[in-house]
Amino acid sequence: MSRQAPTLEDVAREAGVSRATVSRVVNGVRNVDPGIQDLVRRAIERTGYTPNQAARQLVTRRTTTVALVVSGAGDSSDTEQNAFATRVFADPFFGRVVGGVVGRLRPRGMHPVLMFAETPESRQEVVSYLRQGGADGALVVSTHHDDPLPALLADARLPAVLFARPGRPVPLSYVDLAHREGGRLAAEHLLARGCRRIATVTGPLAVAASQERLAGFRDTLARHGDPYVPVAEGGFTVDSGMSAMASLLAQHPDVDGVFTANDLMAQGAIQVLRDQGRRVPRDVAVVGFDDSSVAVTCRPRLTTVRQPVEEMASTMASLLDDHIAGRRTDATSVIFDPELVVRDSA
Amino acid sequence: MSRQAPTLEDVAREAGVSRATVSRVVNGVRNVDPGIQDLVRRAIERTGYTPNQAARQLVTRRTTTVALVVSGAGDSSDTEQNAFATRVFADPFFGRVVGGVVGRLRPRGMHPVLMFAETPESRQEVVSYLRQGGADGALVVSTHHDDPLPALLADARLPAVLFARPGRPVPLSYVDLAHREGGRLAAEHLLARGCRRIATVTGPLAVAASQERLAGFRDTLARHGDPYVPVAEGGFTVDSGMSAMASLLAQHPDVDGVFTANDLMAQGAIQVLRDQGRRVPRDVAVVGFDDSSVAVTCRPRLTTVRQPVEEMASTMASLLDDHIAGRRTDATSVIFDPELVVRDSA
DNA sequence: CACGCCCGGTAGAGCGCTCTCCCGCACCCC
DNA sequence: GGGGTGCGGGAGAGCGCTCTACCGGGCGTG
Repeated sequence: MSRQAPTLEDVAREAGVSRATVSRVVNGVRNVDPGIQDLVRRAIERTGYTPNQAARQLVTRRTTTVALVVSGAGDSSDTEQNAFATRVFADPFFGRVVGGVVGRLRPRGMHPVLMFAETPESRQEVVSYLRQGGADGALVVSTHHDDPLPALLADARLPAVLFARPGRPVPLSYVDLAHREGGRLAAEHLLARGCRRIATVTGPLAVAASQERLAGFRDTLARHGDPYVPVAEGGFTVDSGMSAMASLLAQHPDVDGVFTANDLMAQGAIQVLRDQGRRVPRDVAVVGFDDSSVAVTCRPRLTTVRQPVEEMASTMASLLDDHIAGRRTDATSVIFDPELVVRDSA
Repeated sequence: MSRQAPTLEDVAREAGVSRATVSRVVNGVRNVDPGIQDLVRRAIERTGYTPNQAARQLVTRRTTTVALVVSGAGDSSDTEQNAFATRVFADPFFGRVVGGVVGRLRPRGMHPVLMFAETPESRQEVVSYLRQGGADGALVVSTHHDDPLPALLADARLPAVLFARPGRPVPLSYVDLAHREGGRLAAEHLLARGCRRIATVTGPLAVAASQERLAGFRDTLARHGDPYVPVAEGGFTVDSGMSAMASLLAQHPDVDGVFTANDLMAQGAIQVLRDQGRRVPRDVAVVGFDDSSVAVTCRPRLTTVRQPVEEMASTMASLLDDHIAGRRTDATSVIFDPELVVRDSA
């Protein structure tokens, strides 16, 4: 604050060279005489110079950030906004996304700006922020299938990559999981275990992933001659898993296998099952989805369908980088395969 | 990409006024004739103008972002970095911090840039980023008591506010909780319930908060004539809560009350307790700490010491804003009071 | 009615950087 | 030895904005 921060000019004067040369040394472009190079480097050291990002951005039209936006479809009131953030991060899933994204961004010297978009205004804010050049592109994780943000981004021709295929077709790249395949894995495992009365707790059916997991699960059971699967819809939270399981149990007390569309709900289901005197997996086998951190902390440890979230997030960041750099212009999609992880719950 | 983004100049030409006038309208400074005002506004509309952040930053020396840094003390290898992020966000605590911060930042049009600093290099990166003007200041949440980052920030005279009092005195503002008081609340509740053989699972003792919670807990018991409290150190994770509880139980099978330094460990402790045939709270009462989301999803629901994390985070953001704006120059601290929330586990 | 004042507007100087263009100089080939 | 060739370095024009002058004119005042 007190003394003005040293500029390129200052370093140049100190080193007795021109601004351009210092800039070249700093950015490592073109050949600069080794002697002059460390003359400059020493001058930088002495002055404590740090390049000014804003100035650099102004001319290069590139920032060192991307927006990481968690997007809902609602138009919940503004007061609920920070509750949204809290709620979102209550699911270890998002932590994994952050981990994967940061892992890829960091080596490139980039950082994620966290944004939440669950109201029309906040969506507009995201678009504005990008248009103003606050970030070079957006990584979008939607919590709803009919999220309007992707279309907004695409219309504004802003670089963006989505986690999961958007509800309506939108010309943006995305990464996704073969959810149907995941459902199949769960069904086959339960079947192989000898379960006969199988039910499932789905995710919110407004989410495509939930639909797909259910479809894959159902189809597989049907193929094995089990035409009817009791279904209860959950909301991807422990709580919702509990109530879904409770209602399932009320209607089908003889259930002996349950597939829940994520681990949090599996945890809830197991709690209810135990409360009602069922042993897991002895009486009822439970298969979760995600292979999140709760899968191993929960007792019994969860048998679950692994979703390589970190890897997916990391790929998302790479794709975005490609789009930003212009190395890739047309939208693409990368689909990951789920994997069954057998532990104790089934 | 194709057509150049419209600039102030373009809008000015379109509206038939000068650049300065447009700038005034955009930023709402000084009086501008209402007629001209919407002449300009219309021109903005027509051209689809968006102010360029970089250019603005260059002259105002202010960004619209602050760094939200989660900081460890280690020098773990670089490959563990994204694991760090994942691990950190596995605790709902950080989600609450994000929620609180965003809630305060958003109305001010600011956004958090997420950064992780658990290696010397990454710490340096945070400092560089701020010095380069990538963000106006830093909000720091340390996971270790002897985190070197605060001192680095203070030395560089960068605006920063900490969550929790730093290990070594550093001239930076911080928010904190009266942890000792929290320990007291837990002890008193257990005592009032009639527990006689009370033990505790602490957080990592390298964290001041853990020490304080323990001290408050211990002092209160001592004052009630209970001179000896079995202690097992945990690591704030469910897992560590499980092993700590297991070792406590092995040495003191007759324990009838446990205070765990956070909710995650309470959850782990309860699992072990149940596995070993203890009913909670009937046989053993368990009091957690934080009042995080698991407190209500866990069965039995946790009686816990509430830490108003969102409010603390929000205050942290306000303080930082004050420092950045120069409204506050000297460091200050705001200490929040914990509160006992009685549910089912004790 | 002359004077000063404020109001509403313009002009233009930077902010600190990158990058294109140009220039000088050694070097090499014929 | 003349003229390319290429490499290392400098000069200077912006990037798009804010902000400090400054300026013209309507108005209240003595």
